[in-house]
This record gives sequence, C-alpha cells and structure tokens, in this order.
Amino acid sequence: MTRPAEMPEEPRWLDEDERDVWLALRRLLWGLPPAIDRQLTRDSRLSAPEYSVLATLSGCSDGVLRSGIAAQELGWERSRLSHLLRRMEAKGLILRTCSPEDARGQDVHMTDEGRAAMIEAAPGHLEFVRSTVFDPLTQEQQALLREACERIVDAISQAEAAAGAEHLTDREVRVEA
Amino acid sequence: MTRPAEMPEEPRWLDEDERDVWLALRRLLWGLPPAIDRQLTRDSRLSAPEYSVLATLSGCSDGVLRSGIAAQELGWERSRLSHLLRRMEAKGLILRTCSPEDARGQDVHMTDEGRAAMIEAAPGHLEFVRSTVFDPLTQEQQALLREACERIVDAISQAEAAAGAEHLTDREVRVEA
DNA sequence: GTCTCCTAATTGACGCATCAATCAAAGTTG
DNA sequence: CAACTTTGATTGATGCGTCAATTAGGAGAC
Repeated sequence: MTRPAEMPEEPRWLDEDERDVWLALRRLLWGLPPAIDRQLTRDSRLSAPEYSVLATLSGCSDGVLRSGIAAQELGWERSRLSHLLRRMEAKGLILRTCSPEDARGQDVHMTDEGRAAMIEAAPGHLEFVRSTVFDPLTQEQQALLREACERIVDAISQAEAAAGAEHLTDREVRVEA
Repeated sequence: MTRPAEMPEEPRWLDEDERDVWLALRRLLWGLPPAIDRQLTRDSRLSAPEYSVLATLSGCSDGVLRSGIAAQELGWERSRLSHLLRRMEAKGLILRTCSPEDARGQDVHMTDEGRAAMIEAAPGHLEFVRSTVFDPLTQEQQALLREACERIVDAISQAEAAAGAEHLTDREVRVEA
C-alpha cells in the first residue's frame, strides 16, 4: 500500500478476454487442489499433505529421511512439516528418531502402516490426476500448459524477490551495498 | 478404496513428459494462490478470502447481499462464508443484519472501512495478477491456457459427479430408480 | 392450528498453514 | 575453553477450510 512510485497511477484493468482467462484459471487454482484432497480422503486414509510426505519418503532408500531435507524437497517450511509429522506420528504413519550424526536432526521413517496406506492410495490418486489433467488434454495442449505454468511460476519468484528486496531497500540496503 | 471394478489392474503411470507437465502444474497450483495471499496481506489489510468477499459485495448495488447468495456466487459452502464473515465483522469490514423479508436470512453490508480496505488493496492485487499471469504470456498462450483450464475443470466436475453417484450406487440407488 | 419437512445460517471440532518465538545442539572465533 | 552465532526442529497463536450437528424460521398437508 501507498507505494506510488512503483504503482501505476491508473491500474491496468483486465479487458474482457483477460477476465475470462483469469476466471478459468481461478477455477482451476482454487478447484483442483481441494478436489485432489477430497479424492484422497474419500478413497484412502490419507490427506493430500500426508500423501505428499509419504511419497517423498518412499522416494528414498529405506523410507528414511532427515526432516529438514524432506521439507526442502517438498518446498515447505520446517514448521509446516513439523506440525504435520506430529499428527502423522500419532496416526502411526511415520516414526521420528533422533539422527545419530546430528543430535538436532530428526530422521523420519515410514512405518509399515504408512507404506500400506501409500500403496493403497496411490493408484486412485494417479487415476484421478490422469483423468482430470491428462485425459482431457492433447499432448500439444499438455506441452503448452507446461510452458505457461513455468512462465507464471518464474514470474512469481521474480515478483516475490522484488517485493522482498524492496522491503530492505527502505532501510538497510544501502548499508549492505 | 478397494474398487477393483473401476480401477485398472495396472495403474496408468505417468511417462517422463507427463511427469514434467504435472510437476509444472503442481508448482503453479500450490504456488500461485499462496503468493496472491501473501501479496495481499503484505500490501493491504485484507487476506485473499476477505478480498474475495468484498469484491463480491462491491459488485452489487449498495454493497448489500444475502449471505446465501454471496456463498453461491463465490462457490463456497455456507459455513465457510459464515466463519469468515464472523471474523470480518469483528474487524469492522462488514456488517450483518437480519433480512426483512426472510427472518432466517442475513444481509451482508460492506462498511466504509471495508470499502476503503478494498480500494486500497485492489490496484496492488490487480498489478500482481497482471505481472505474474498476463505479462509473461502471449495472447495466444493465454487463450490456450484458458482452454486447458476449462477442460480440466470440466473433468473435475465429471469425476466428482461420478464418484458421488457411485457412492449411492452401493446402497440406495436401486430404491430411487 | 399443528405437524412435518425444508431451508438459512451458525456452531464446534478438527486438520491444515503461517508467523513469531523458543530451545538445544553445532560451529566459530577470540 | 568460553562466548557468540547459526542451524534443526518444535511450539503456540491465529486464520482458514471442511464436515457434522444444530437452531430457527418458513411452507405445505391435514
């Protein structure tokens, strides 16, 4: 707010076509993730975040992973993962042990029950993604969708980096530079 | 789970290209909505859901709307809106009054403070959406993205309708039919 | 009128996410 | 080694969302 220097005086409103694009994208953005979660919780005993964790664990040897590494691979904050792991441990899906090398670290183990839940959930999840995302699109559309996603994701990083830098600019940046 | 009849024996795994598409899409799906929320809460006093409500209210005469209608326009559950409205009323962004026609109904009013917050937040939000979604894409890419989104959203409706119907099939459907 | 049924909206419990604060174990530097 | 900083992880407060249960008003059948 109140950044007149970087904010155009006259907002660049969306025209009609753009509004339609935005509407369609919004329905996808706010519709697909919840739908995936609903499918999982309906057809298995895993929520979408739980599934993500187990999928990450199952992707590494022995189903053991340092919690920090897992957070990094998932692109999540440590605390987010920590809260989720606590609930998952209570449900018996995973186990946490102190890491032998670094006493601060926690090793996350997939339990047999976690592995079973994963194996049970995976086919239905895959089939759902396939039937909603891949089956309705031609290969060419898939490639174009991918390109568009990548561009937008890049633009997000850029925008957030700019916002973060600006946050500093107001005060300390001169000192650093 | 355990629906062998509808689940192919061999899951239709993703090939390499598909995996890349899915990865890109996933980053968008789980990245853009939070980014929008961060931009809003950083540059204004509104969260993304609050912004949605006020945008809906500002879209109708006098900034007054029956709460049920608002839920419908937003595509939200009543209870979700109810929780949010309670918090927004506490913050002074909206007001609720009993509807004169139907004593069960609640009329939601935008307060002056709500309108001010909206006006303050809108340009930054618009600029963020523009710079992340529209600026990085050509017009043709935008059109193709829209087409892809619509197809996926349609497929979601279909998949959920199928799942819902199936839910009945197991028990009551014979009775109804 | 008074049952019954339907609908509008709220509530409470719970899972999920973020942020700021905390704590303990490593590292680092004198 | 002792003091300081950094890092791995947890915690608590708060907002957000869903689901199931509930309350209260309206509508129709009799």
